Amino acid sequence: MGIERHMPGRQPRTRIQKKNTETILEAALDVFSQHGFRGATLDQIAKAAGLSKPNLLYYFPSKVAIHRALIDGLMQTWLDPLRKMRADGDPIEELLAYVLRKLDMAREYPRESRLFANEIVQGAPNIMDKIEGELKDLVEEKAKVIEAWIATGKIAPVNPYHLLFSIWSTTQHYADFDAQVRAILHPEGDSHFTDAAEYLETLFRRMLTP
Amino acid sequence: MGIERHMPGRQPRTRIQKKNTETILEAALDVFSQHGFRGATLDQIAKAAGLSKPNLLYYFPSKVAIHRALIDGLMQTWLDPLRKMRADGDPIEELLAYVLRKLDMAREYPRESRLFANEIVQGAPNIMDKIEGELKDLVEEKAKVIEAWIATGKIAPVNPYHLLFSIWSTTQHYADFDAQVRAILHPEGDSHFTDAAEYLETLFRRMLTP
DNA sequence: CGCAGGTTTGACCATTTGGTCAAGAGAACA
DNA sequence: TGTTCTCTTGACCAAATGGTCAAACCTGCG
Repeated sequence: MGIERHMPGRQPRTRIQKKNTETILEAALDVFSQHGFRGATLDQIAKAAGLSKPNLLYYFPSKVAIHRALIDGLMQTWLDPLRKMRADGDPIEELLAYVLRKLDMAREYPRESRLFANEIVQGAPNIMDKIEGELKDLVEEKAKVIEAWIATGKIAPVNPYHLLFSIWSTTQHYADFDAQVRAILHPEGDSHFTDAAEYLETLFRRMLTP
Repeated sequence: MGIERHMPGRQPRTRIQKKNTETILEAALDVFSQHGFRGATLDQIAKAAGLSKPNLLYYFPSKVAIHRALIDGLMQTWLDPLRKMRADGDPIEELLAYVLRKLDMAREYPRESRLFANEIVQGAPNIMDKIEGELKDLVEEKAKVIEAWIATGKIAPVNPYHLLFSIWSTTQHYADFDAQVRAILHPEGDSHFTDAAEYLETLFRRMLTP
């Protein structure tokens, strides 16, 4: 009984497997984040990874498998900044720290941000389960925390869901709409992130101060 | 000398041409906004328009021509809300009215918003000229207006560019990330836009009040 | 009606794309 | 050293895709 002929199992077993799966995911992040799922091709990814196309398909069974592996690996990292928001800290400082962490992620991991943006703009066909699962659960948990802070008068009353939406949108904007931001500001490197941090800190501090 | 064999000129001449070009652009808006340029296919657009593929190519010479025609027609509408911001009105009310107009557009024209979002997330390959032209000019003009308002003390001092970015991102979020917003709030129809309007009005009023 | 123009489409084409396969090249280990 | 398992790839395939073309079909108008 032949079962699966070759194709490594879910976890890389050898050094070469580990190195190559990493190389592939790195290249795939480049390509998927730039062109979206349908716009990306295996040839592009293979070329970016310096491997042959059949070799990609030795490590991953299909194009969508590569995409899924990427998203799975990233979702964890992506939700980290929100998870780190502690209910027992100072409310305003916790929220502002969250804003700045999110902005840092937009600067450090713009490809990851664009990967999600591409996916969600197109209706989230491949990650809706994760949005309705992990993300939604975390958001509801944190919305309760924010409501508790409001109840104690530590922050001004605001709709916690729309507060989170506005934090996401304003910070991710600098990654997702990078092309537009740069066309308008034509900054040197990432210099505009300093201004963005100052602006967003002011924006949300004024919003939240009771 | 045959010149162009058939293919209508830039402007529709007959009723049928007018009707069909409109049908095609409408269908193309559906498809491009959902899948991005590379992800959209002529077959999809043809099917959505109820026309045959060769018939599409009778009215438009190529896929990119359809896309370009769409973008050209939309850029005008897209910049309207910002154009309407009057330098001689009450600063805070002008800016808040702009925010609400932008939010209205996200509700009324989500496909248009996603069309631009798709394009810009992927590096704006087809519209960079317009961003660096019309959009940039308009933004610089309005940034000066905002700075003048700040100089007179009518609004709190803020970076006008980042203010505009935050208005764009927070409002367009409800169109571009609609799938995510709905997954988290699961609203009936557009009911969440009422909460969004209230939230954003509060957010920017607090930001701008001196 | 007749017919000159605009309109529509079936059949076709070259290229691209995701994916397969069998055979060969490398490692590893006894 | 030989053998077994891992890794790599050139050649190939079917489907999808953007686009062409000649022939047929309308339609308005004299």
